[in-house]
Amino acid sequence: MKNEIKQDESASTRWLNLSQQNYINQVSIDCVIFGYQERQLKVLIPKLLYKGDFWVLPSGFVLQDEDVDQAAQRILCERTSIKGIYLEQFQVFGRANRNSKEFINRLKDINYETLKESDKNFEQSIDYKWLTQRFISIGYYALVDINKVVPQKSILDESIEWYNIDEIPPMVMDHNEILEKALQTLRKDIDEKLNVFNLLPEKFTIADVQEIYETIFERTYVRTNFQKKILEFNVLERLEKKFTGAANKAPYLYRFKDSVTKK
Amino acid sequence: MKNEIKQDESASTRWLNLSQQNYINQVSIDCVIFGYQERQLKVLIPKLLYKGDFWVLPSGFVLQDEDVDQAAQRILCERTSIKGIYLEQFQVFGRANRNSKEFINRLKDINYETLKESDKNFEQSIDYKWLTQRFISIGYYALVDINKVVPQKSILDESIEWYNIDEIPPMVMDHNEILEKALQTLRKDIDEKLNVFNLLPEKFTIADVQEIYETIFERTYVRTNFQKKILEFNVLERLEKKFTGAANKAPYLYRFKDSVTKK
DNA sequence: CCAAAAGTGTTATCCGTACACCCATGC
DNA sequence: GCATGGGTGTACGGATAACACTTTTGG
Repeated sequence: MKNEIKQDESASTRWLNLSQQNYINQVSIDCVIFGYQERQLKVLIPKLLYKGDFWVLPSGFVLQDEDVDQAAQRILCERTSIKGIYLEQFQVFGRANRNSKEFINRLKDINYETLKESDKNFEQSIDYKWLTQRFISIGYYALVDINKVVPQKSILDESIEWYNIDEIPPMVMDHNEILEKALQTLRKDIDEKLNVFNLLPEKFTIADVQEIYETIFERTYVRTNFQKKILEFNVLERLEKKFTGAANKAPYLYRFKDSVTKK
Repeated sequence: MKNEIKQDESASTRWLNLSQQNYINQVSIDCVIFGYQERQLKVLIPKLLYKGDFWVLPSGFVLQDEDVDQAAQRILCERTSIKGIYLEQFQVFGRANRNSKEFINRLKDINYETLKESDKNFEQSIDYKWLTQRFISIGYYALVDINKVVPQKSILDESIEWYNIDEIPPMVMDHNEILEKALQTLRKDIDEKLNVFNLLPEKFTIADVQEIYETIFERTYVRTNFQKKILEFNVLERLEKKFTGAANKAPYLYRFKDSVTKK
């Protein structure tokens, strides 16, 4: 019931009570959610329902009785509708002048005419003050099987969509910088954390994995050597063959071994 | 003048006003300060002046108008008396039940008889409530030239000393875990960040570097190959020779090239 | 001249890359 | 059988490791 919003309430009204939630003050979580489809690395990015093209990373706050990792899981679940997502904390963004005041003011200016009378003094509200404080943001990146995700708009979103990594829209504040850092970290960690498999369905072929590597690193790999490299990690379990009906040898399907910890 | 404390004030009195400082709430910084001397990797750790052997990592909080990195620099400077220390943020520790209540209560119990009357109700004070909140801690590790450091006790410290990495005392809360994670990160990053030189004086020999590597990784390196590896990083500038009076060839001194960014 | 330690060069080994070859599949 | 793509084995080459050799220093 708590997500039920009366139709005549304007969007800014919906922010109300942020300050009354049991959140840790001045700490936020920003998530870079990576997915993969058709030779494209993608990021799940909502767009706010206000005029002015405001894209933001999926974000949220940390409840008092919640681990920071849990909070990230919750935020991810809210946006993707899947639980137990693979995620990695990668950096804290802690500039002193890191706040949303500029972005919120611009948003209000652009949308001024459409605001309810009661929202035109938004600056006076407790929520405005809460929201435009300086925030220390903890960056997480997540890897998901794009087919399992059912993107969920928040009540503030016009849309939430997958954007190709080379077609990321300009986002508010430092969110583009956060995304860039997430991508760098993903590239750096990929062989060590053995986490690419989280971008794939449970069963996949080595060719699938190679496609993802080639996409992420924007280079090609020699098929035969790539196969060996991946199998030598010793984290895959060979399953049945995958028959596609094509006139060629059927590749084996593999599954990430349960016995290997993903994190 | 702000560090001036009246002699008759008990230590717990000195915590007062923590809550009135302009700090970000529920966010702390914990620093693992690494130094090197005589084939030993060392960590600078204060011990509180209370009975009961309370060791803690050098910690502090973030001022409202201060970058998180700056706050870490400030905390480091307070304890080492050097500015511009090399440091890396390495992880956020954000468990929901991460607070100092247990440790503070134990400290109070053990020291109860020696407390001033006015401090015996410490639990009622604003500061107690502030300090024992759940804190999200941002972990930093620092590399310093141990000879440049003049360790500074805080007003709460009985001592602040360099402990060998294999003789680290049991610390409060999760501080030993934080240290362990810092060490792991240091080992992982060392060749990529080329930061090991921060543990040495400005001028050093390749043998000095090798000693540090052997200490950090607890293994030996073949001298001739190690020399090549380090020089092939192309970040060192060869200076004059270092004559020690010993009856052997004098090694060259090197300096980290200014042109190479350390971070 | 010798011992000790630094610096350089040479050989051996390992590992990543390239590629040849064989296998399975459906027409 | 043949075209296509998957799986395995082998040969090459660059990088790293091991080690031999030379140089410097002061007694």
